[in-house]
Amino acid sequence: MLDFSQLRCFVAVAEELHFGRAAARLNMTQPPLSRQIQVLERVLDAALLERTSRSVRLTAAGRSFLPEAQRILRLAETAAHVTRQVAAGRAGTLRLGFTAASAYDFLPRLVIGFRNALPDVTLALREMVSRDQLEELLSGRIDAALMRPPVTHPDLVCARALAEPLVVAVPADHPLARSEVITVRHLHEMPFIDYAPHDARYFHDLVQGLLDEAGVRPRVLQQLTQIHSILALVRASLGLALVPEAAERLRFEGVVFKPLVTMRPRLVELYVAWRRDRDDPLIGALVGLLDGL
Amino acid sequence: MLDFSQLRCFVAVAEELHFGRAAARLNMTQPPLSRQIQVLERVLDAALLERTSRSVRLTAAGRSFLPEAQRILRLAETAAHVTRQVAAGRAGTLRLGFTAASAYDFLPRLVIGFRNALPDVTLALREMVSRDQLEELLSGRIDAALMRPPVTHPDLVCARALAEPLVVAVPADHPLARSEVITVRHLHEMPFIDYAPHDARYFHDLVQGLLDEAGVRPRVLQQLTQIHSILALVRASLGLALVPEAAERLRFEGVVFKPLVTMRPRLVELYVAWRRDRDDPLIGALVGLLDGL
DNA sequence: CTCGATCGATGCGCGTCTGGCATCGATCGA
DNA sequence: TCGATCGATGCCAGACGCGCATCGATCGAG
Repeated sequence: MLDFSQLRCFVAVAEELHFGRAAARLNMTQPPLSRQIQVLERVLDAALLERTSRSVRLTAAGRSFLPEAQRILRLAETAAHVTRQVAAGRAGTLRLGFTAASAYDFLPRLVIGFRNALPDVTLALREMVSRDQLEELLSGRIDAALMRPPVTHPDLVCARALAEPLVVAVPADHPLARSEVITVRHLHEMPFIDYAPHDARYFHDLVQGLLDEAGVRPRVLQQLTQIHSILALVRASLGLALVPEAAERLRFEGVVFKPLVTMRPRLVELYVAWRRDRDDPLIGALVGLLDGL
Repeated sequence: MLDFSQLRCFVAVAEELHFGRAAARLNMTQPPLSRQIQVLERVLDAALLERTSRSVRLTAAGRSFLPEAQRILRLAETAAHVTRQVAAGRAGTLRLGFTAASAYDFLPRLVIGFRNALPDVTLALREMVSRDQLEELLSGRIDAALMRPPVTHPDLVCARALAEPLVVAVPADHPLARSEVITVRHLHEMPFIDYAPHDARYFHDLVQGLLDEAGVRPRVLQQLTQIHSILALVRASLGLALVPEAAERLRFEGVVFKPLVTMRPRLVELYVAWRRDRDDPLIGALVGLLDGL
């Protein structure tokens, strides 16, 4: 069987065309080098070098083998280097799932921070609802997920990535658009765009709990999943809505955002979750990066 | 430093995800296999496999290294195979120089024969005059040359590749075009297209010797280098010419070829020449192939 | 809860292999 | 003709890799 040390020996001799100099380059003496070449020639069943006591020349087989040997050595070198980098968390690919709403503000900051900290790491991003992210995490098709709480699966671990207040989205021509702040009570019997109880369950429950606590009952005209769809209806003056603060970054013309005053403030939370048994160093890097954002 | 046996061990374990089965596949026992993996992990400074007594799984570094290891092993395998083939003269590249006239009939037959006998060998063909071939042979830019005699350089060896008679090229409307054969004496004081004494020296000297021997003096209208140029002038009824038999293959309309009767028949010879110190097995194959053509 | 089976890790001893030293044989130039 | 150069080879010591026996952890059966 072939052997890397034989390849290194051959390349050295083929480049130097001199056993003594090649041996010096390889930090060894000439006799074992001669033997390594002989072994390689036996393994390949081919004379690679034509040597007299005055000269060393490549044979046709040697000329054909030299670039291959150099290529193999170079590949091994870089593969080793890349693997070291991956193990140290400085290279590789992190497949990251995320919910649509996290892309408004948090995800871009995360991507920029990641690229600055770990320029050789590829982030493979996939938008999914939290329920799908759970499944993809467990099956190993993504390495980490930005999802809404609760993250309760026993095989998963999570860390809070973000917590932001809810704000009120108001049509620009609405009377409340001139208020500094809006209280929950203002929403009572107001036209209201709510979240779908199934497909946007986290937001739905959050908003519902907040309204129930205050005994407030807005007039729910629509139940939607996507925040940008909700804002589109707000802009059309169909009603008010409660959205995470990051939605302001969408810069929706005709919609203004007002702080919401509640008895007990609710925070919209986003968690990064990953499989407990995955020890990818990039996950550690990801979590470590969250503090700086 | 990396080692092929470590790569083979790692690939086996990574594919089996079981040390015992991998060891069986590698025809070894499990303990040294475990150690080889440990050494590889130390060399790469990376944990490649996460192992408990119940399961073996790849780490992120292992996942990134596995395809590289497989690729390196595959490359080594094919490089070894190709080199064996080259050494056996069944693969590789033969850079062959040839004179223009040999391309009329001999070279195509040679190429076809070569391809049939050695389908994995590439023939790199370059047309050159004999003088240039000599230079390229000595400098190693071609491996063999089809050239005109004499091949006298001490560093070169040669073998006769072809010997063919000279024939007379006659315009179709010429009185001699109806003869069965033509003797040298017929050429006396005839309009005649000759070879250039410098650029087509071999043909010039051959024809001159033949004419001198018979004391024949044709009326030389032109001296040219290329046989197809000479035939073009013959077609234009400017005169007769002596050309190698293979020139009939050019199928020049308006030119007929007649056997030439001489006292001492001259043969147009073509030699294959190569450097004495080159032991490329393809040269042997080339020379061996000449007999069958 | 215990016991046995499974599986990777480790201690140990032996055989082989590799590397270094000394030397040989061939070649070439002074 | 002699000495210098250079690759090949004989020989020996140290290291390395392999296999055997065994350990320790884990999990499932009873």
